[in-house]
Amino acid sequence: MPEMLEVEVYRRAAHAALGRRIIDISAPDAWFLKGGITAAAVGDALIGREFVADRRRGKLLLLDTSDDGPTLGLRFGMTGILELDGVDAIEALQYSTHRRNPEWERFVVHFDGGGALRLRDPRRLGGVELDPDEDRLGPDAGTVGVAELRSILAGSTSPLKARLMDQAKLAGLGNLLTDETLWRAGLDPARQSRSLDSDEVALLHGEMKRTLKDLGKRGGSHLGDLQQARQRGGICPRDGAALDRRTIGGRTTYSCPVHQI
DNA sequence: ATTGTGGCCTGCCCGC
DNA sequence: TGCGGGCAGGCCACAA
Repeated sequence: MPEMLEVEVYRRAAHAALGRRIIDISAPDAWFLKGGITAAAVGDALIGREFVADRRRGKLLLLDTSDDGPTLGLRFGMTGILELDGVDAIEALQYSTHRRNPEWERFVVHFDGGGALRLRDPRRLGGVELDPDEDRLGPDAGTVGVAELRSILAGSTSPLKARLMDQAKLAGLGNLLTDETLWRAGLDPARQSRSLDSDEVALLHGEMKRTLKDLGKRGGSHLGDLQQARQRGGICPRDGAALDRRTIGGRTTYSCPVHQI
């Protein structure tokens, strides 16, 4: 599903849409418009302008518009795919499909010259917003410093995994990236966040960065070393132990009882 | 404030 | 072969 790595791919794709004049908007699904906006309001805000910058914070894609226009915020939920000029920005998406049922098209920006930016989302878990409140998100996991990570974890009784996935504290990690990071770091996802000592936070920080770099290079959150074992009856690829399957932070969690402590 | 839980959305897969 | 239940998880509302 789109976690920060996939949204980063979407951002780079959307870069090719900068500087094109927006001539029309299609927003057939009112549910998909968040923050009380209407299709007409989005049209009024965007038509005649152009996108001038592409940004990402966590899993939120941000497109700034010209003439001090609003920022368009795009969320992809679990199954959202971005498509520019008829080409999907990503090749493979775990839990989603590349079929193109017309009714899955939730939001379209039409450009002068015939191109279009389309958001396709079968399960409707994503959304579109104008001027989303970016400060509701914590620092991006790709750029967070080790001291900042330490303060995010300090004092919290939440399970480590839940804290890392709390987008208000740290933006970008979803279920798969978090399981992979903690598996690599050898840390039990159920441990209280505040129980990590300074060395463990530094280790976690390093493994998180390495995981983002590796999986970014491989092309997706679902391409981790743990992923193929991330199923019922899965065996730890590192030491052969039967993986634990638990619900932590409300999410299905796989971890190794032997080396994640 | 913090933390946990349930619901929303819908396609897919498994077992009968 | 068709059908129904369970599952996937990002995000939000809500409760304690």
